[in-house]
Amino acid sequence: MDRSRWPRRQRLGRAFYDRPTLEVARDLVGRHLVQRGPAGLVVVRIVEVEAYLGEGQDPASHAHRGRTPRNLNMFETPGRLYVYVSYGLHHCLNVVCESRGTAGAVLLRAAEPVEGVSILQLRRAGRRGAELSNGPGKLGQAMGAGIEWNGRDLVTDPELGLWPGEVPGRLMTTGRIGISQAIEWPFRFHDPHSAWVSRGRVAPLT
DNA sequence: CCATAGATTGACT
DNA sequence: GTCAATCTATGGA
Repeated sequence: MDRSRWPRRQRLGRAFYDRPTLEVARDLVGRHLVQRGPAGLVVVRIVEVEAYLGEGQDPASHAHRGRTPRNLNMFETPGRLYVYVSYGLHHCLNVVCESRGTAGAVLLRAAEPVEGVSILQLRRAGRRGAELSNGPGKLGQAMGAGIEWNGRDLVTDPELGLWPGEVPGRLMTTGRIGISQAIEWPFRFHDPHSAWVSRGRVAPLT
């Protein structure tokens, strides 16, 4: 396929993802998620993420009670996507971390458009500005994600990958949003200067 | 088997 | 502010 319009520099390789989940989560903010599909080129800059740990380590994680049909990819090769359906209708994107066999994933909660705004608008029913992708369900819809994205490999997929992007100067750490267990754990990271961060600008933890 | 909660969003009072 | 939409996983009868 024609790769001439992929952004310059190299995409992030397997080693980027094959690290502790919290380390990868912090490192994901600012990175560019690049999609080069039939619809055209879409680039978004990740501005908010949440880490979810593995079996027995994190009561809020889908992997807490071990493997299930749904969470299998959380145990798979790092760099793949774990996609699940939230509340029966939203597709949430997670980046799988840790070595194969060990669960861990980072939920992509929000991103700001860099390229391909018109495509994002089409997928988001005409919404504009921050409403395009300032939440995990919104981001999934904006990227055109479906459950068939579960297991896609960001390292080798010809149409989807992660690129170095622009890491923010400062990173803010807070508790996670929308969960009821371990809400105080400092596992949410966002770019404090971005207007695309999702609701509840939670006060920073001390 | 049945009930309920959930890593959410959008429409509406 | 309230609440429905709609599917999976889990826990109790």
